[in-house]
Formats: sequence, structure tokens, C-alpha cells
Amino acid sequence: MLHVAEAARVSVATVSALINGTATVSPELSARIEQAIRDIGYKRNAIARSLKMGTTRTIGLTVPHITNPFFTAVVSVIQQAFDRAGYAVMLCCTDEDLNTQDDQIRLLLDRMVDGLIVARVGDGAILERIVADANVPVVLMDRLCEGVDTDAVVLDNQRAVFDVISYLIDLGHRRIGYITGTSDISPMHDRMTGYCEALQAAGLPVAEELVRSGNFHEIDGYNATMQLLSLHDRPSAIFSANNPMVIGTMKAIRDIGLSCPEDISVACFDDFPWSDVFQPQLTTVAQPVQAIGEQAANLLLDRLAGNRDTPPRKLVLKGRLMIRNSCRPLGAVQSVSA
Amino acid sequence: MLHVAEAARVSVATVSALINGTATVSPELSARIEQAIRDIGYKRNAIARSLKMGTTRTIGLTVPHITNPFFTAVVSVIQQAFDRAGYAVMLCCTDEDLNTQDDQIRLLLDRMVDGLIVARVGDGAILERIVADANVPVVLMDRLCEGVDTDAVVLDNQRAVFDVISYLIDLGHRRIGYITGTSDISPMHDRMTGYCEALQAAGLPVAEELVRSGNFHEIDGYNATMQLLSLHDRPSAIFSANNPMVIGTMKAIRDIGLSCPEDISVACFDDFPWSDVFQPQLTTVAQPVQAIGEQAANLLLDRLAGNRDTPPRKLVLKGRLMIRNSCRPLGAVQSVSA
DNA sequence: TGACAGGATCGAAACGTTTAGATTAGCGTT
DNA sequence: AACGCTAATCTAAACGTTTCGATCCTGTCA
Repeated sequence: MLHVAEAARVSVATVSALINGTATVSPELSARIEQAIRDIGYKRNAIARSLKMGTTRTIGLTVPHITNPFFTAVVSVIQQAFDRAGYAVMLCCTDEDLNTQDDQIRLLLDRMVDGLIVARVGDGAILERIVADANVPVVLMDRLCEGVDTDAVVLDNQRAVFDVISYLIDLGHRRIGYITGTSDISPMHDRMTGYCEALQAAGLPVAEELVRSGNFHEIDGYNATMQLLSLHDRPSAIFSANNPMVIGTMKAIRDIGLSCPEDISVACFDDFPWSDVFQPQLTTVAQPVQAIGEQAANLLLDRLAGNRDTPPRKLVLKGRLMIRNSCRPLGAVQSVSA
Repeated sequence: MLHVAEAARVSVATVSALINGTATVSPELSARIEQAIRDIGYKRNAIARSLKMGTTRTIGLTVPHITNPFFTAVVSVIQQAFDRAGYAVMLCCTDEDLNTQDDQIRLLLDRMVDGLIVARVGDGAILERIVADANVPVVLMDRLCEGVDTDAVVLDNQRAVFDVISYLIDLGHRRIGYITGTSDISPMHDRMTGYCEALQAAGLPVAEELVRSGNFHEIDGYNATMQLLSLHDRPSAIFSANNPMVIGTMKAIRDIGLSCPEDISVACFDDFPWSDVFQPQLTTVAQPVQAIGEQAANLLLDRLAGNRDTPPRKLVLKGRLMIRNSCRPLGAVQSVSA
């Protein structure tokens, strides 16, 4: 900018005024300055600007796994929203690990992000303190966090699980395997509640051995399914808590020589684009990814626009049961291969 | 840092020296400074540091679509690599659009990223000039770009397409539909060459009407497939250029009332985690995502480490044909439903 | 004619670091 | 005792902006 000012024979203050439109500058000088900018190929240094202004127009976004199509979709929506608003987004993947997550968030705060969207924080993270220290707005996604009282958008997990389990019960299933996530509290609890409620509403017992938990990876789903399938009285249906885990479930079913839905019915959390073109077409609980992403972005953009003192807002969205052909009705006759 | 210095009764220079280990500071002062840092809860301002040092320890990464599992996987690998190296990564999605891409890259350069990984640039982008202006190292991924002479890691597209088409020919297919991408030159050309070579090697003609192009979206694959399937003498196999497009292909096949592989064989570019658990299990050309991501990261990290004057390096990786059950051999007897 | 308002322009401080070079203190040599 | 050497510490400039307040100019009005 100094060079531009010199070339245009004006002060840097005038150049700044012209660029930002913060003061009127005469047509004559404007022309000279614009010419100089073009000649020199001047680009404003955003770092210097950030230092002075105290804002980076950059936000941080952490997700557990970008390879999970649910998060991929949400990230995509969020990215677009902030792009439109002129913000850049720094993406971090925490791999479902608490320490990694803390590190990532520190990294982001070090970079002076203006705000933070944290997807699926684990409980017990020092997030609480980190967030209190750094004075930036935070919005939680997909999972609340004990002790962190801030904007959030989550799914009505209890209801979603209730719906899908009820659907399976309606089909005639009595023993329903349930593979859930670990290292969390609030959604785990909600989903478990939904599972139990659905069973109880149908007068069915909650069998301990039918509930397995894993750390959201494919291998966890695989192992959990293997355990469920080797039970003496194995379940006739399995509900898996996310997309990577249900892939593990399907692999386990295949490896053990069974098939879906003939021998065992499967449903899962999170829809994906190809769910209705391959067989079996999975019955899923679709999360409203578009809405989740947009709402999260809006909550944060609102804070960034200066609205700092309204109390934390919690948005609870509804899932939608997408019934396809991976769950079969259980008639009087049991599955042939059973 | 000023407050810390005051609290510890030393100069800021000493504080800086201690924090960065750039000079020895006496145990006595060290203790005082560390205490002050703890008391105040001081965190170094990375923006100020960046301004002074001229480096942000942040890189920019652009991909066409983060919802495409191929890019998702690569992004994940790259993210991890830079994470390990203490770099943050800013992610942008260009949506296969040239202008968007230019905008995104400008946004990233404005943010003073230290380097850039650009996946799948379209030709004709002003990338060339942008890159020349900004003085940061750039590595190209997945697609080269005329006029931009810089580090790159790409697939041997010609060979990959040759292999998969040859495979289809070996199965007995004679009319093979080919759905490729648009808005590119070099890989389009390479892949087309591979397609033609495979046909010619088998003494088969290249039929214009069997080649369709689309802009990499699901809908493009759908439309292209619809066109192919409504040909008078429709192809017995279709090769689709990426994952979103092959989903479109599968939907078109379904909607038109055909099934794969009974009525029509399908293969595509890019493997994905669930490819062998659902039916049909797609035959694909798997790109070595891990290697691609790592190599791209390494190339850039090497430049960032200061190696600026070795000439541009082009890495060409090999794809791998993953044969599954979405392509059936064409015997003497035609498909029953045909 | 002189005071004054208002617009255009500028000078300089500030943002929070890093770092080159100056200063100081301590200590062994001659 | 004077000297130089080293290690520890400090002073101050610099990075490239923004912005407050000062200055300058022009024209208007009493």
C-alpha cells in the first residue's frame, strides 16, 4: 500500500480510504490511486488487516470424520454458506478422539478464527475451558456437551430411534440388535431412551446382550455385528448408529454367510445419496443435512454479525424415516435359513 | 505479551526469546516469565506473528466436490498430513465451476496461505496468472493445467481407462458406452485415448454416439445414461467417469426398468468403501487415494520447507482395476430380458 | 474582508509480534 | 588496573494495515 501511495503521490490514509470507501476521495486522486493499484498489482494484505481489525473473517469447523457422508454433506452446506458470506473455513478432523479434538480447536483458536462450529464433541473435552478462554462464538452440532452452554443444533435422537425401532417392531421383529456410539453421553442417552421406550411401548423386554457400542468406525460396526450374530438367540434385525458402522454391519453379515434382508433386517442412522440404487436399499433415519448445516451456519453468522448477548439457542430438528427394502416383515414362518 | 513482560519485569524481547527458544534466558527470568504467562493466561497472537514472519502455517485446498467420496478420501489424507506438520488447512469447494474456483483461490491467497493444493482445476482458469502473481508454491492434483508448470500428482488416466475397457471387451462386450467429464482437456484427452486404444486394440470401431460427457454431477450421469439407453442399438456396458455420475447411471438403469448386470454392465472410476457390500458390487478403477493425498502433501511440504528451486515434479500414479460383479460376461445367449 | 463551515487530505499512532543491534554485567587475561 | 570476551538482556524498528485527529483548502455568509 505504501508503494501505491507513493506511486499515486498520496498518503496511505487516502489509499485506505478509497479501498474501503470509508471517506470520500476526489475523482482525481481516485483515478491516480486506481491506476497505481493496477500498475503495481497491489493486493491488500489480509493478515495486516486482521491484526489491526481484530477479525480474520475465517471460521473453524471440526468434524469427527470427513469420510462419513453425513458430515461430508453438512460440511459442504456450511462451506457454501460461509463462502457466500465472505468467510473462509478451516476444516479439522478429530477422528472421534478427544485429545485430537482439543488440539485441533487450540490450533484453530491460535489462528484467531472468528468463530467455531464443533460437530460431535465428546464429553469431558476441555472444550468448555478452551471456549470460555477464547472469546469467540461457538456453535455445537450433532451433539451437545455438558457444561458448554452455547448455540447448538441437534437432532431429536430419542424420537428418531423410537421411530425406527417402532417400525421394526411393527414388522414383527422382537429381538432387535442396537449398535450405538460410545464416548458420548447426551445423545447416547437419548437414543438409548428411544430404543427402550419403543420396546416398552410394545411390551417387549430390553435385553442387555442386544445392545453393543462402538467408536463409530466401520470396524466397530463389524465387531459389534459379529457379536450380535453369534448370540445363541440372535436378533432378527439390527439398527446401526451411523454410516461407517452399518458398512461394517453389512460386511459382517456377508462374512458370516447370511444375507439382508432375507436372514436379517438392517436399518441405520444417516441417509446417503446412493441408498436407493444398490441392494439392499437401506432403510435409514435421514438427518436433514441441509437444514442442519444452514442452521448451524446461520447461528454462527448471526453471532458474528454482532449479536452476542442473546442467550444460547438450541435447535432440535427431526429425523425422517426412509423406508426401503432392507427390513423384511417377520411373518409366522421364520426365515428359511434360520 | 506486553502484559506478560510487565508482570515479569522483563522486556518483550526476552519473553519472545523464551517462548521461541531463540536465545538463552536465565533460569531466574524464565521462571518469572513462565509464571506470568500462566497467571495471565497468555496465548501468542498468531496473526501478529504471521504478519512479522510472513508465513501463516496455513495452506489452501480446493476440490470440486467434497461430497464425492474420492475427494473426501483425499482431503482426509491431506488434512492429516498437514495436521501432523502443524499446518492448518483451509478447504474450498469449487463445484466444478471455473469462476468459483478462481474466486476461491483468490480468497485463499488473500488469506496469505503459505501454499496451495488445487484438485481438478479446469483449463482456462486464470489460475495461471493468479499463481504467478502470488508467490506461493502450488501443487496440482488429479488434473494438470495447460500453462501452469508446477508440481503435480495425477493418475495415469489413459492406462486406467484402457484397462477397464479392455476388461469389458474381454468379457465379450462390443458396444461400450463411455460417460466422461467435460470442461477439461488433458485428462479428457488421455481417457478418451485410452478408450479408443482399447477398442482399436480389439479391432473394434469407435462409435461417436456411445461417448457422452457431463459435468461430473449425478444428474449428468443420469442424462447421459438415458441417452445411451435410448439408442437404437444400445450399449451392453457403460463406463462412467466418477462416483456421482455412476449413481446417476444406476438410477437411469433402474428408472428405465433394466437391471445391472443382467441387462447392462456398469463400471466406473473411483472406488468407495461400500462398493463390495451392496449389490451390484461395482467394478471400478480404484485410484490410490492414500498415495495421492500423501504425495501431494509431501510435494507441498517439501516446497514449504524451503526447496523452491528444483524444477516442477510430476508424479503419475497407477489406478487399479477392482473386478466385482457389475459386469457380466456376454456369452452366445443374450440377456433374458433383452 | 474576515470568520467559519465543510470537505479532502494527510501524519502518525496503534495492532502484537520478531529481531538486529546496542547495552550491560561478569569474568578471566595480561 | 585496564582490557576484551561472552552471555544475558534490552531498545527500537519493522511487518502492512486502519483510523483518529490535525491540517489545508475553498467557498459562503455576515
